[in-house]
This record gives sequence, C-alpha cells and structure tokens, in this order.
Amino acid sequence: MKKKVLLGLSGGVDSAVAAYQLKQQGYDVTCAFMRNWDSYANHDILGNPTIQNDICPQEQDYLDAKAVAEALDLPLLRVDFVKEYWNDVFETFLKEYEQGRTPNPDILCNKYIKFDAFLKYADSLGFDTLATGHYAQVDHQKEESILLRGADQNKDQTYFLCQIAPSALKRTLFPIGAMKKQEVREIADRLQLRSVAQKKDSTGICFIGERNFRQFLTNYIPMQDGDIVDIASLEVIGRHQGVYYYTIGQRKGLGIGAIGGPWFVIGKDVHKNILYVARGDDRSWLISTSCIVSDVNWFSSVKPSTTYACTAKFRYRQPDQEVTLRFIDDTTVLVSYAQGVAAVTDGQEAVFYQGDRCLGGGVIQAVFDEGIPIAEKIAVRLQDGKAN
RNA sequence: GGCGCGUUGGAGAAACGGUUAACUCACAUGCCUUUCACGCAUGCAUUCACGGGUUCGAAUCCCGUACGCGUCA
Repeated sequence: MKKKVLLGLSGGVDSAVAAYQLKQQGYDVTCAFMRNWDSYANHDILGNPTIQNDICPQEQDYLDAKAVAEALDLPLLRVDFVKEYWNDVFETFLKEYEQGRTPNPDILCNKYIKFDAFLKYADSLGFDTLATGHYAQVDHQKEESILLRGADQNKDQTYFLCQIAPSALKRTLFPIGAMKKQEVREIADRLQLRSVAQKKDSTGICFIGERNFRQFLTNYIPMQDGDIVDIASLEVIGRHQGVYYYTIGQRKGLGIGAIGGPWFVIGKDVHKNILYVARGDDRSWLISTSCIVSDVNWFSSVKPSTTYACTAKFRYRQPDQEVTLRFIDDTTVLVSYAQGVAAVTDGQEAVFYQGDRCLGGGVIQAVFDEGIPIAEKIAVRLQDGKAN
C-alpha cells in the first residue's frame, strides 16, 4: 500500500517540484491549494496593489497550481482557512503590533495553519503524511524527528518552521529540502511546468504578499502622528505617523535629512507615541547582549538542564550568532550573547541551531544590554536628560 | 542708518574662473528576501537668491536689489 501524502501546492515552483519528487518516490500524492486571505472580507484595501485587478494574485496562484497538478496528473483539492488564519494568526499579529512589538506572522501561519489546521484536514481525509515545498530537511530515522536546515544554505527556511509541533514534524516531508534552488528551477524547466518554472519567488507576508507595509497596517491600526526624539540630544527632530509602523533597527521612512549620518529606530513609547532614534555612528543603542524568549517550541523532548551553547538567529537570514541558553521554565529561556547583537526586537522570533539542526525557537519578550532592559536604558537616559 | 559677512538640490555641505556642480542624509526605483527590517545598486540641482556687468569662459570677479546674521551708533 502506497503512503498517502497531502501536499500543500502554492502555485510556486518549490511546491510544484516537491509534488513531482514525491510522485517519483512512489507516494500516493494529492495536492491541496490553501486559501487563507480574503482581501475584501479582511478589509485589506489600502496599499493593496492588485485589489482592482480582474484576477487577484491568489486566483492566479490557484490557476498556476492547477496547471501543475494537471501536468503531473495529480488530484488537486482546494481548502479554505480564511477564518482560521484570521483567528489564529492575524489577531495575534495585530495584538502584537498594538503593543508596539514586531511579530512574525509567517511563523504563526506555519504553526497554526499549514502544520495544524491543514494537518487536521489531512487527517480527516485519511492521509498518512503531510508535505510542503519548504527548504528544510527532516530526519525521521530516530524516535523523535529532527529538523535540519535545507541543503541550499541560501534558501534555508527552518527559521519559519521553528514553531511547528514536534508531532506535526514527525508526520511531515520536505521533498525539496535536499535540493538547491537552481536544481528545483531546472527540474521545473525540464518538466515544462510553464506556469511556475520562471515565476519569481514570492515574498511578503505568506498568503498576503508584497505590500507597502505601512499602508497595509493602516487598514487595521490607524495613523497617529507623534514626535521622533533623538536619544543623544533628547530633541524632537522629526515626526512619525504612528509608532506601530516602525521596528527596531529600521532606517527608512523616518524622513530625517541632514544632521549627521543615517538614523535608526532604537525604541518606542507606545503610550506617549514617541519614537526614539539614534545616529548611525552610535549603534550602541541597538546592541543587546541577552534576551528573554518565551513560548519556546523545542523539538526534542529533552531540554538542556544547564547552560547550553548553540547558535541563534534573531531575524530571518541573519548570520548565526553564538549564544548560550538557560531555561528558566519549560517554555522560557534566557539567551545570552556577550559579543552583542544589533536590533534584537521584541515580538520577533529567536531560533536556535546546533550545526545544521534546528532545535526550536520562541518569541523575544525582553531585550537586555549588560543585564539592563533596553527600555530601561532609554528611560534612564531621559531622566538624566531632564536632570541636566 | 553706516560697516562687515552670508545666501548652492527636500536637508546639511564642498567646488585655484575653465569639460558632465563633490560628498552625506532624506526621498524614489531596482536587487536581496515567504515576517517586519538590515544591506546592496542606481537615480535625484541643465543649475548655484534675483537683475546687470567684466571675461573666450563665472557658482566662483565687479555693481545693484531682496532676505538673513553680526557689529557700531
């Protein structure tokens, strides 16, 4: 009896070639196209470049996926998780933004939609296994499955998979994980999968796509003008349209010309609606040496009981940073990195690695420099400024 | 009112009188990228407050006008 696999087919090259690989390997493959975002129902109007088009990109993706399924002679299902996406991903996303933090919706999407709702859907239809076109690898040899970086170091997507449940990982295949992007494209080309072979890699929030991000957020979080304050001089040197729209380490969109070098966001006060910035030649305000990470998903059932050395990424595609972990409780860890890392941001995900193995990850809750919360450092600076 | 200095792109700021008016920041576009960002590349003053003059040639010299700063009454 062939193993029945349900593959998420997105309308891009990666999942298309993944489908082909599975078929070649002898699986009984069924494809499913997920629809998770409804621009009209979700009031995604401002900053949506294609709202006026006859065929929205999502529908085009479906058509492309359909063409792939037909070319490979595989059945294609269509599933709708718009409601689940809104409830489990987008509400959290907005709540985080309203607190002035910077969430990563795609990690939530993988956790709650692709590797949960979708998995349950697969179960309900009697599938044995789940598959996606992620650049990641799983080792199912041992009792517990191990998540490994994709062979294409440049495309590795384990960062986005760090929150998926170990039980879900155990039932998942990443058919293109051992391949390089170039090989994937070559296969698509050779198979003449015309709808996807030359298609540009998709970017922007998964299922929502490229946007002018500030405009996109404006649909859900209203603009509110406020001051931009230079942390060095404590003078107001500009105006912003809403503290929520900026993230720590951000340079563009501040509109501060002249006066010294480039300016970077180093902090924000949601209640006072103030954005704090520092000049490019004073990056010290961006540097932290430790942080608290919560909601940690750890793939192995055994967590390190003592201080544990590994590497971490605090943002996607950031070079691996040497860190040490110390679990404070079952899902909270103190991450230390004496060398200092710039722009570690609350709300973002810290993902841990041991070599090529992805250990897990969690949400950054608080960021410290030499044991002092960055927020406190800013508060102290403001106090000192007043005193003088 | 007299004298002195200054006035260059969205901002700051260069340019022995001599081909395309540095550089930085902002901004725009592109690249990179399944988050938000970072980063990289390219573009952005046919014109130097305005008017006139000298000169083969002026943002650069001279003279007026306007504005700004300083200073003496």
